[in-house]
Amino acid sequence: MGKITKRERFLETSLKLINEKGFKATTMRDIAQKLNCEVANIYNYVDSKQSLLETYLFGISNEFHAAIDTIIESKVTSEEKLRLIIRTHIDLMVKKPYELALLVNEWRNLKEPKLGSFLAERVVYENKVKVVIQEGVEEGVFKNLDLEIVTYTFLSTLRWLHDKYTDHNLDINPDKIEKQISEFVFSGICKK
Amino acid sequence: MGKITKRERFLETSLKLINEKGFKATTMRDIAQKLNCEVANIYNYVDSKQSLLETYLFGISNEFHAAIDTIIESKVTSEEKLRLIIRTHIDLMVKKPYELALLVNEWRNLKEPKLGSFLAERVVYENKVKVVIQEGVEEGVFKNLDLEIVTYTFLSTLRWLHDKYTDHNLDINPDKIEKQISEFVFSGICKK
DNA sequence: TATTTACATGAACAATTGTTCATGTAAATA
DNA sequence: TATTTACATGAACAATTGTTCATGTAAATA
Repeated sequence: MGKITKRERFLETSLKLINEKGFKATTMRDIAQKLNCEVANIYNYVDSKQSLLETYLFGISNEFHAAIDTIIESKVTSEEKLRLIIRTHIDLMVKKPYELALLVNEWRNLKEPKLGSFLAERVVYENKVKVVIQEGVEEGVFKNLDLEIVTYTFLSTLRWLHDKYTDHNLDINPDKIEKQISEFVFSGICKK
Repeated sequence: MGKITKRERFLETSLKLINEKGFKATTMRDIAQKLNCEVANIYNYVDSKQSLLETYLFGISNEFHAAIDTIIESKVTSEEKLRLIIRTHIDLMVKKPYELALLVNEWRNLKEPKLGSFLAERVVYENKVKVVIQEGVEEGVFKNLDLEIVTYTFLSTLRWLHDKYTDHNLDINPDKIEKQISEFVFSGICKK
């Protein structure tokens, strides 16, 4: 079953290279060089440069959706749901840091109609988070802040992790990170 | 003094276009088309495409540094300093949303040695924020969380604003945004 | 054994790209 | 009036880019 190995080595090499240089700045020749092969060979693995990006982005995007759907369906408190969302982000970051970095940095390079459906999916995801927060407000657990602002601020608290992780610049202990970020999100920076 | 007008119209048009399509994806011909002029004409305004990016990025970066230096020197509490940092981000976002978006999204396209000095400056900025938080911890005002994690999480809470603003997607009342984000940062999402 | 599969090569392509050059012109300035 | 300034044009460039094509080959499969 070593058949897929070469293709997978290609996928991983491309992913890291695109992450390092950016999608537009990474040429097919750059990738070939890193793989020690000819440019043409790459087209045995993938249809086009564009489809390569799509594969990564929709792949990781789907994982986020699957995870949040499970969380939403679970019978736990809103606070616990939010904690689980935090945990999911951290786990995915540990598992697929480069895909996650691409999700944040390179989606702009999608072309229509893929770009449109990607953005639509993202709005759906954000709305699911919004609903969780809204429920918490209605239950009297969360403060009644502006829903838009709280939701985006909350999501932002998770959007820097991948950067430090791909840099190998962060002490990676998922439990610790979860605790720290949860503390920040739920009760803020100030004592008392 | 209408002399600089044409050049400024060019700078503003380029800025928005680069923001919309991304730096790499925006060609000099795209800019020319938007300006209804020939490509060559652009080189009457600017030395190169690269220098255009540098102008924007170091311009806005310097404004952030000037602002945080003033805040740090001021004789107020750590909590107030942090609140002023939040306020500065919001004010700069309102004043220069497209520059701010570029700062977040396009710095990767800088080339050495500019890239190196940009990143160095960014670390300096982050460290200044870190010091403010550290002081708050020492004064017993802020919780004793992991300094790295808190700093990056805090900075992240401010890094989404420009996106919603350039989309014209956010109710822009700086006072309201400041209040909401400060509340989130200082005491979190949960009641009590 | 015959054939399919997965990977590999080198040459060539058409299009796109940033930039330069020689040249021009209307308005502001000396 | 003479000259500088700021803006403008069209043609041309060399380099880069994604992709295709005809062809090959070792190993796995039928």
